[in-house]
Amino acid sequence: MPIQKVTKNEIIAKALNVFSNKGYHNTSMSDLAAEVGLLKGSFYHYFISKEELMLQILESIDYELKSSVYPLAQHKQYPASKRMKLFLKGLSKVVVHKNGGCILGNTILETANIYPSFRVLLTSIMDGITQSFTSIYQELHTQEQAHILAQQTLMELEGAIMFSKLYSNPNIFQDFQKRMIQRVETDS
Amino acid sequence: MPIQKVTKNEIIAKALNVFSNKGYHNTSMSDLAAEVGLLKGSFYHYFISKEELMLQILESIDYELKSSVYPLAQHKQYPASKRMKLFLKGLSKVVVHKNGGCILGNTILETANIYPSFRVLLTSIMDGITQSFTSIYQELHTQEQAHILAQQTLMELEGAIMFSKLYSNPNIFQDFQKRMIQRVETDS
Amino acid sequence: MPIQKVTKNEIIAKALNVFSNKGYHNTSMSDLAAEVGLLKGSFYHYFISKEELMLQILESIDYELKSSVYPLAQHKQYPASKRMKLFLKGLSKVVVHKNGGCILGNTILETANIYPSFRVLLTSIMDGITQSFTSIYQELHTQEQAHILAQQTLMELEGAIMFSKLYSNPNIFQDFQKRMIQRVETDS
Amino acid sequence: MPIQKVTKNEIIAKALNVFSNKGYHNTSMSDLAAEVGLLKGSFYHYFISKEELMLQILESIDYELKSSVYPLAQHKQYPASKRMKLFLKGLSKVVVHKNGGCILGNTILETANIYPSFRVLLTSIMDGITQSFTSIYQELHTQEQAHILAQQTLMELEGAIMFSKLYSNPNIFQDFQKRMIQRVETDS
DNA sequence: TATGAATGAGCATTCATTCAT
DNA sequence: TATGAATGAATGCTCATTCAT
Repeated sequence: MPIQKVTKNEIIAKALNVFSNKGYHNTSMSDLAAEVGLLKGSFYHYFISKEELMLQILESIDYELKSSVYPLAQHKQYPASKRMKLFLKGLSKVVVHKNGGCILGNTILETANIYPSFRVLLTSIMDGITQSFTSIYQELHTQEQAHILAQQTLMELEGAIMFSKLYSNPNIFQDFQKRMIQRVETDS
Repeated sequence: MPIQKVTKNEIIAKALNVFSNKGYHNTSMSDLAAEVGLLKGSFYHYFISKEELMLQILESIDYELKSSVYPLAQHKQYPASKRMKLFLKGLSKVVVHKNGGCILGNTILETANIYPSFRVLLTSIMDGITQSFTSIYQELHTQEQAHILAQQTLMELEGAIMFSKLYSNPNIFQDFQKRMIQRVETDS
Repeated sequence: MPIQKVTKNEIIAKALNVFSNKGYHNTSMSDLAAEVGLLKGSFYHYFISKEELMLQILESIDYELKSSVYPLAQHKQYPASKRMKLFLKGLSKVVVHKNGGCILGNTILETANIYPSFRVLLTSIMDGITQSFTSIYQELHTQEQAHILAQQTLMELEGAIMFSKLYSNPNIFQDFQKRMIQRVETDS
Repeated sequence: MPIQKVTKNEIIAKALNVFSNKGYHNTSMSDLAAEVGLLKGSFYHYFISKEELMLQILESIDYELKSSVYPLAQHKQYPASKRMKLFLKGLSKVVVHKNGGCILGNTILETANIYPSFRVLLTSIMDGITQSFTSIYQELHTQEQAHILAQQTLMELEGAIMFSKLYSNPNIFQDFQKRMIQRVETDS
């Protein structure tokens, strides 16, 4: 009876990194297996396919955001700027990977038109993030204005990560974060 | 001259479409050849490799923008809002493809860390677009402010296209365009 | 253990035969896979590339010669002629293939200028064979003369195999062998 | 009416060089066309196939040897050593190419078992060279002995070229030549 | 669960060759 | 004669996946 070398969660965490760095199509099952120290064949005991693996990665991101990150935007006792700061930090931790960009943005551009199952999850996640931004902006704006600002913020966030990657300059994303925090400060 | 079935430019135009829809790694040379009505082997008569083809696509985009699109942002006799409108329209025509998103954003996320030659061209193109936005914003802002606004605009643009793709909703990108035009109207 | 159809050593043995008969460049991975009853793709489970396969073939020849053939030239209790006879027989068994010629000579002419890694091994093997001939000739000659004779012998051997192949006449190589044996007899 | 850019003989001379350096199978028609400054398609106006080209190269070598080289071995007024020297020099000029080895040996090992048409020509050429060596050795030996020595000489010659190539050391072949000349000097 | 052998389709690319111009 | 577009088979190699052990 062989020993269990890894857990599903470990695989998900490591695979997330590889996908972030190399992209979905450019990552092979061998790459993933090598990263977690398994042989290709063993990998299929945990995930029946590459598609299923990515799906579970997205699901784990969804879960992580719901349980640990969205709440950061809801602390009603904190001012909007503090909530924005905490939320952006939490969001980045789950979803942004150094040099590799945002797994959500990457996966949207590369696969949204190919795998409907991915799209369902990705829209749900993006909706959740937008909702969190909205609840922050609602401290200072009407519901409708807050929603529009939230959408713009998420768009600019994805754009900022893209530019960080292109110019190999993490400051671009950090400047964006500062700007968003200031926006809810100065507006107040 | 022998039976010329296609021209290099036709291939570039069609390949741009396929890459936009399927992504770089998920597009095979067979896909591309089929699109232009050639056999895989014949394709190499025009482009010595997939990488070289993408490079020439990016070069042709660079050329197209320089010759036909950047000038739209320079018409000093037009107000900023009109220049913004024309520029966004021209930019979209060259770089955005229905359902497939923006070839620049797609290619940045999928390949910028892999092909240095792509990155060089992509940064140069992104710099050019930023410069055009800057020159529009300069009508209403200082040089420094205009530059920051230009960067934000391009980031939000890429984000907007990403969301249009994710939600299969072209309105998202069109709303973004209206917002940008209004921004230079109302600010005035 | 899964359905093991072949061992690495079996592949090496069979690939050696195919390469000997068809040459390095004229042998395809499909040819090799077919010979061992595998599909092309399965072949790469054992050898990561054609080059690596040839390298391991040469390494296995090097090993075989060192462990089983060079010692035949060292039996100091035997006369030079007997050692020559045994050594030539052993050498032929490892390195000469009916109709296909000598894998060493074939590979030198076809690839020595292309694959530095091959050249390193081939020179090392050729040096080893020369050394063995030298030790035989030393029974009758000075060290220096023995070395020169050894080199000539190996040259003539490769030439003899070439002519056996050209004229489809194994006697040419056998005559050469007799001549070499006689040379160390009559000289005595 | 297009101009004739090259002559058949120029192609044969240049193709001989390429084949010598890269080998038959490792040389593509593109390589050959590039070498003579033609496009691949144009090449087929001169030679209907790669096989036919090699055949004509061998035929031209056969012709060259017959008209200019074999006679060097027949100068009955010269001593054997001088005839040997001249013959080896003439032979080398036609058949040996720096770093690339001997086109005859290369072609024998790589193709003799594949193209019967090559084999016919190659045996005929080898017979002619052997005959010339024989006529030199006949000055000092019986017809039968001379023939055997001639065969050995040609074998050792091919082996010497092979070793020159393997060790990237032209001296090996030059030493061989000196040895052959001395053999007919000192034996006298 | 872990292995690694095996699959077969697919990849980017190269080949010798053809042929209309 | 020279071109270069087109072919279609073949190349070395990688892929996601299967499965007996």
